Amino acid sequence: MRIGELSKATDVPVPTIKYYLREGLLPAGELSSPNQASYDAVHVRRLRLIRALTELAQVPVAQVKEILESLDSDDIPLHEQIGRAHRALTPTRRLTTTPEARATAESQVAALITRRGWTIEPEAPALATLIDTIAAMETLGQPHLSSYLDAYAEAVEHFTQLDIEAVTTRPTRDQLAESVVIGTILGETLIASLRLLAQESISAQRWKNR
Amino acid sequence: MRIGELSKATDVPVPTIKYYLREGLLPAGELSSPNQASYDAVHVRRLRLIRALTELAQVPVAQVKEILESLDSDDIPLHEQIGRAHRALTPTRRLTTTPEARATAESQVAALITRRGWTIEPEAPALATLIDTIAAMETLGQPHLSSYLDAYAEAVEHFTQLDIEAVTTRPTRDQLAESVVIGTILGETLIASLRLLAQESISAQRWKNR
DNA sequence: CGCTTATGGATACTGATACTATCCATCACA
DNA sequence: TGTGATGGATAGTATCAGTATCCATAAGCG
Repeated sequence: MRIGELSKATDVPVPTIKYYLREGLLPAGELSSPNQASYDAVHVRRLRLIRALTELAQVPVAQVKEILESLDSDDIPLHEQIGRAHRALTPTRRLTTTPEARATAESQVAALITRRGWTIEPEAPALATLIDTIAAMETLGQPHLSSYLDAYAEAVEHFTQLDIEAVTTRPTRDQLAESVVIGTILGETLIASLRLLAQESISAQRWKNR
Repeated sequence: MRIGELSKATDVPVPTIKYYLREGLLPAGELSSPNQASYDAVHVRRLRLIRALTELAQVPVAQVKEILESLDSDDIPLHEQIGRAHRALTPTRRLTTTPEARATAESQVAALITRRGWTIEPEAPALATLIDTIAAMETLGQPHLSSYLDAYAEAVEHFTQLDIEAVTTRPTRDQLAESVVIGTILGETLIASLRLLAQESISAQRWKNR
């Protein structure tokens, strides 16, 4: 398969494919001569994955690269692989809330993790995001939202149970890792749109007259 | 309060505040003379909201503007206000999947909505995202993920229940609208980071040896 | 009153991101 | 043998989210 065919198969323009090759998102094709390479099903699949992540899940190209690299490194423990993908998904966003709000949020989260019995390493990037989010809610005068933290956490555990279940049937380790990553990322888009739909449905009934 | 003080109070640089003013994200201050305006607590609050949406929830400035506009239009029904905010949150993403996968996903979603008894208008933007996501999962060879659709939907309903509960205590309509919007958007960040943490915790235990 | 600093408003510039476009020396194939 | 595609390199573009600069004026100090 040559680049033109790859382009047709995935509906991605040739210059864009070249761009992904340059950026190292896509492995180079097998060179049969200095300007002739052939691509295969692996490339088609990878390209589709790249597009799903960038277009659907809005993941920046640089982070897609990190995610793919973590998928390709099957020499490290699975858990570490997942951790790397998580890290790529959580940009270091630092929102400036008041120190007090942050401190409060921090202890709220610590308490939550203890109550739930979660095992979290303190450097987990999602931890900082969670703390910032709760602090922001507080600062914006929505403390009632974070007071439902435990209930949310419980619902989230339910999700995660599903995430894991949906994935344990994968036969090989590589496929498992891939499913976890796809499930995590596209799952987020899935959950977000389901939530919007559910909200719309409920809000239509609930606030018809306001 | 002058612009310098506003800047200090929110930790947003003066040129950035001017940029938000230009873009219409922030209402102009009250002019006491051609080059002297005063800002108040409303501006502080609004600015904090803008920053939370852009920095934490990664919402593009143009969409923050639409969201704020929907919050400001208290002359339309609450449900319509929420709908506008939802629309601003769901960019029109293109479809990269095969027509067959899309058709399958479409009927899956239709069936889901019927089973759940949801009331959704066919133009709801989240609908297209949901369909595309399911089609993408299918195309990427992860049909097992979308087979859990109903279970996810149920968990999501649980969330939405919480979203609504957390918000009904708000006294005025304006506050209610604001809480719904903040709850929807920051809630998504909250859920996403909780999910990452729960996954990390579970995956550490589950796949220690792979 | 004068001097320094801040301000509102307009316009111009910047850096990052995600592509597109062009060029050229091959190369495959009709 | 010639026409079009290809790999690789380099350059250009559009958008986004600010930053920076300028200027005439106004505020606050001494």
